[in-house]
Order: sequence, then structure tokens, then C-alpha cells
Amino acid sequence: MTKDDKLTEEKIFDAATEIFEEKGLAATRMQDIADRAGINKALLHYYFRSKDKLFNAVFDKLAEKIFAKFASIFEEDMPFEDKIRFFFTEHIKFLQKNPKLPMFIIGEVNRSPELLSKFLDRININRIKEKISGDLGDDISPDVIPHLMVSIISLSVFPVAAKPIISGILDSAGIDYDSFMEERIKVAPEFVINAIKQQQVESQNKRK
Amino acid sequence: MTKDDKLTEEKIFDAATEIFEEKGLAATRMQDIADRAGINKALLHYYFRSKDKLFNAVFDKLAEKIFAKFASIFEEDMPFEDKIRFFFTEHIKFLQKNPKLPMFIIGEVNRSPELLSKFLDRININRIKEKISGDLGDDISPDVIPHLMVSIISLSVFPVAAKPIISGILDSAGIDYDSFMEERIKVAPEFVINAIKQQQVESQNKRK
DNA sequence: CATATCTTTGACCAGTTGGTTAAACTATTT
DNA sequence: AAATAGTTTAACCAACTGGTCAAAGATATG
Repeated sequence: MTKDDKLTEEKIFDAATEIFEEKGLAATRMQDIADRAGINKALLHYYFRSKDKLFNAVFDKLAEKIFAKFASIFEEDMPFEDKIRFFFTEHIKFLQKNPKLPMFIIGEVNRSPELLSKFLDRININRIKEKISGDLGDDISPDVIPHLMVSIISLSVFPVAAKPIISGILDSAGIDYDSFMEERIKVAPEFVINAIKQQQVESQNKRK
Repeated sequence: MTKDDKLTEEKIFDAATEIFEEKGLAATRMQDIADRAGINKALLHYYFRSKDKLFNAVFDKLAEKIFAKFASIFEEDMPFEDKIRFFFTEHIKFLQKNPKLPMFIIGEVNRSPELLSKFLDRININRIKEKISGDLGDDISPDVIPHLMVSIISLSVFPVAAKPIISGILDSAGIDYDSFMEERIKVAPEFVINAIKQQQVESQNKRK
């Protein structure tokens, strides 16, 4: 019973996760979830009372997943440049395994902004900000640290979130998307590191 | 007649544009469009035969809009660094006026990738690639030009596309989103320019 | 002014959607 | 094995959705 119980509930939850992630709340049909889980539609309501309840359960799980790795990376004890490299390696690989996740999260938060709290409660931005600030020293103004953070996220998330478009554009230039993303794991961090280096150089030139 | 005709059709089209852009195809109700246009639902079908036809008309118009400015910028006759600055100024200002546009386009292309052709037909990637390649000279490998292009787009589009999330995160660090985006018009291009400069420096060091 | 054409409307329809319910089935407890 | 509790199902429902239609209004044409 308990064994089967877990199994049915899990089957439902997994099916719901897949479909919600792909189509979003509005375009997902309860019948589709039931079909993919291989059970009757009424069973969905037996285990999760309503579509919204089921959706919230799925969203909670995914929200946890996407930030689980993310926040910890900048806590690691290594030179800042290696942190940047490590971040892009881990984050892009994670996104390649979950390509639908960014658009799902952004789209649903866009639709109902209350969902945001589920992330914000879990993450301490100022802590990351101070960590980076400490790593970079006096050559970088604290005011641009948030910009640096947003830039890093943009560079890693956007090419995956907009995959259909990027992929199509690359195709028309004779470039394979997957190879491109493999290169990107190396290219993107060097891009960021170079930008920071140059800013440090200019900041030091000014001081003389 | 002809005057009123245009007016009604336009009222419908404008209302449809607003609602499709905000909610996407699946979550948009024909009744909502009729209400916002202040007319009867049957009139929608009189002017545009079906929801899909209406949607395609709207999508076409928006697809044209988003790339109208975009492609021409790199054709301008100015130093490359100024092109980068000009691009971010124009593009971010455009996105601020149309904040829902990126997510709408990405979301709908994600749902039905055929829509992509409406962009790809209008834009010649290789032309832009060669333009940039010509501007940057030998210090930058042609292989990384596509990465540079994707990076530039990521840096300008993502903070707008993910506005609810970015805005929420910035809030929790005591930063106002609109001020942040105003700064970004200056900060983002310098970030890109610095990254390129540093790469040129390193490329020249290696050559010695 | 009468007629023909175009525009607008309210009422309606068939299909779909999230959700309910009573009954059948299964496992547990006594 | 009988009673109890938990699980699964088919049939059903009310609300909503995109779409249709006949008739009423408006406008132009003769």
C-alpha cells in the first residue's frame, strides 16, 4: 500500500512536472497529465486536490532545484577567476539537462509574481554581493557588482532560455547549437574575466 | 465607412496585440480581446476569421518591429566601440518601451518553432558577422564572433525578459530596477568593450 | 426612396476543461 | 471472513471556449 501509494503519487508528480515545465500552467491539461501518468483523471484530484495545488507542488520542487547549485558556487574557496569558470561549467551543464526550466520559471513568475517569494526566501543576495566584492578588491566599484552578477546570469541563462531562436539563427550561419554551447562553457567565463581585468587596468591607470 | 472600417479593425488589432503580448496565445481569450476593443465577440471573427489568424497577424507585426531597429545598427558608419554603445542605448530603450515583447516572442517560438522563419527571412546573420569581423581585425578569432553576438544580445535582452525576477532580486538588495536599467545602458557596453580589449591585448602578447 | 452591400449584434452551439461523485476494487485490521 | 479504510474508476456536471448565424442597423448606390 505505502509502496504503491508513493508510486502512484510520484507517477502523477513526475508527469505533472514534465508537462507543466514544457507548456506552463495555462496550456497544461489535467487529462494530459493523467494520460502520461497512465491513470484516471479523477486520481489527480484524489492525490492533489486541484490543478493549482498540483502546480504549486511542482513549482516548489523546481524552484528549489534551480537555486540549489547556484547559490553555493560563490561560497567555494578558490581564486575568483576559477569561481567564474566553475560557475559557467556547472550552470550551463545544469541548464543543458533542464533546458525548459528557465523559460518555465520566468514565464510563470511573469504571470503571477507572488511565486517569486519562493526563490527570494531561499537566497541571500547581499551575502553573494559581499563575497564577490571581497574577491575583487578596490579596483571594482561596489556599485557595479550587481551589474556583474546580472551579466553573468544573462550570459549563462539566455542562450538556453532562448534556445529555439538562438539555435535557428546559428543554423542559418552553419553552426551547430550543441557544439556552440560546448564552446560557450569555455568562452563565456573568459569573456567575463577579460572584462573585469580590463576594468581593473583602467581603474589603476586613472589612479596615477 | 472606410474610415470606421479602419478604426474598428485597428481597435481589434491593437487590443489583440496588447493581450497576446501579455498572456501568450494559449492564455488569451477572444472575449477579453473583444472587451478591451469595446466590441462584440462575433466582430472578431468577422474581421479576422479565427483566433489563429488574428494571432498570426499580430505576431507578424511584432516580429517585424523587434528586428527593425536591430539589424540596421551594425551597418552604421562609426568606430566599433561606438557601435556597441549605440546598440545598447537603442536596444535597451526599445525594450523598456516593449518589456513584454522578448518573453512573448521566445515563448511563442518555443511553442511552435515554425514561427522562427518569420525572423530568419528578414535577417542576414552572416552579413552582420562579417561586419563585426571586419571591424575587429585579426586579434579576434572569427570563431568567437558568434559568441560575441550572442553575448551582446544576452546582456541586453535577458534583464528585460526576466524583469519580474531581476526586479525582485534587486529589490531585496535595496536597488531600484528602473535606475539599474538606466545605469545598464552605460555599464553593459563598457563591459563588452573591456572584454574585447583585453582579449586583443592577450592575443598580441601571445604573438610576441 | 428603395435596394443592395457592408457592419454589428445577441443568441446560440458543440467541444473542452477542471472538478465531483457514487460505486467498484483492493488491502488492512479485527 | 467480515468489517473497515484506502485506492481507482467510469460517468457525469457546470462553466467556459472558439466559433456560427440569422437578423437588425448602418451606409452607399441607383
